[in-house]
Amino acid sequence: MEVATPVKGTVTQRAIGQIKQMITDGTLEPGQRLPTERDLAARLGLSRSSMREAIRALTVLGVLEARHGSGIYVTRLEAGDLLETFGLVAEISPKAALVELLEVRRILESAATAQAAARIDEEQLATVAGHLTTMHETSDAADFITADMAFHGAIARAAGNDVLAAIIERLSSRTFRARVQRGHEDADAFAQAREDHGRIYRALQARDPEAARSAAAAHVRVVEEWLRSQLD
Amino acid sequence: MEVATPVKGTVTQRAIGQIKQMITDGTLEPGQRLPTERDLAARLGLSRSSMREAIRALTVLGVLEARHGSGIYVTRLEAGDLLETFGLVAEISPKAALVELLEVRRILESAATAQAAARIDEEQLATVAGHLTTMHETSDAADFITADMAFHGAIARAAGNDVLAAIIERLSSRTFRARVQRGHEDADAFAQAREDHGRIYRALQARDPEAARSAAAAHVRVVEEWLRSQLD
DNA sequence: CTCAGTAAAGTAGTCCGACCAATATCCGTG
DNA sequence: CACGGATATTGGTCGGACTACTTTACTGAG
Repeated sequence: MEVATPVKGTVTQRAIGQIKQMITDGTLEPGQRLPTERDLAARLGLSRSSMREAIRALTVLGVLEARHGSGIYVTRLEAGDLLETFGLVAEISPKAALVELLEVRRILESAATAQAAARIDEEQLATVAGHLTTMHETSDAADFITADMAFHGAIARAAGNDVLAAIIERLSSRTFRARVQRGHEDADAFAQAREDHGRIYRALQARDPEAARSAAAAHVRVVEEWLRSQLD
Repeated sequence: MEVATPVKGTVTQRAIGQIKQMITDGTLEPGQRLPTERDLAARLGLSRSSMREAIRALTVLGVLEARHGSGIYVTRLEAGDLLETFGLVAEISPKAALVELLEVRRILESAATAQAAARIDEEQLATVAGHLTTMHETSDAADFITADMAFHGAIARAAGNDVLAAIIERLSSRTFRARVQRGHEDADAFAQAREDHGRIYRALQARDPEAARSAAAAHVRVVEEWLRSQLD
């Protein structure tokens, strides 16, 4: 009579689960180095090939990091690490889902902007102002977009919630913008954005959460409604 | 003189990028079947082992689905598929990040509940009512939690945004609850939850978005503040 | 003794080939 | 045509060999 080995799924899936377990129960801590692929494979009772698949999976999920020639390490497990894959949704979701993603962004960004208004310090505010100036002074589209992303990123971080900031960043990524706004980045759109950004900045400066919230919501809503009109 | 092959990263990473590209540019469509592992490896110019790692990576990301004996298929690429990994954040984030995750959940859930109040139909409302009844009638903790999750899930879906609902669901998963509320699921907590849920339901019934929003926010905030107190 | 350079060991990355297990297809039988 | 079993297809697993990169240890010059 054999021992009832509860084999569920592939050996690779099991290995993924076991490593995840080791992290949740504290056996593996952030930054810690793991045994070598060969050792791990031996300990968990599978081949190195399958072990590598498990490691690769946890690598793309932002849980592990493999350094060629050195070893395998647990990441810091910070929001940015684990939410790396969130960007994928923005990248390959069907067009129909883009408006839903923008809606989520609007919800999160308006909340983040409101919270930023309540707690932003002078230094952070100066950083935001700097990006605002850059957007007003440049006429190059690429530079404008870079400053735009930095502007929103700085605000999201000023809200003091790394998870929130990480999600917002990935919903404002370059590739996402490219998918949504293709053909919409004309002079009018830039002028509109400059106005919106000014309104957001003034609300932050005034430490007025509600004004910040509505300004941020309106800013995203412009893109949102433009996209909706495009889908018809 | 060799041709300048822009080899960036491992061959597996390149293969992952190439398949992602095929999906974004429409070469591969949702539900479509891919060539066999062996064919793909040959076409992209790498070994089957490395190809398998790429496929495994895209599998855990919810982009591909491998069926033993049948083939490899693109998933439907719906929100639920691609956001599967979001649950990982809730599962293995360090404890310190849990409060930030709850804060995100509060933001999203209050917005979703408000929107649900504005557009929920009678059938959906009846479903919500059913879960509410179950929570009132049962005295078993497991049953209560199941109904609780179904209650919030039904509301999130009634908001009409699949992405939003998928994220909320993963921020309310069983494992996440277990991590947050360990030791907090006593009779008082259940009683409190019943009251909160009643308030949310009445707001939905009255089609009052603002009441729904504040009721949902208050509901999550209770857990949030309890957790904050535990971290000291 | 200090330090730079180099050799050696350790480790992840890649490839190959074989076989197993689940599924799909084909074909003969009734 | 319906059915069931043989056959082919396809993903899953394994083991080993070799490559490329990193780290460590050693060696010799100063």
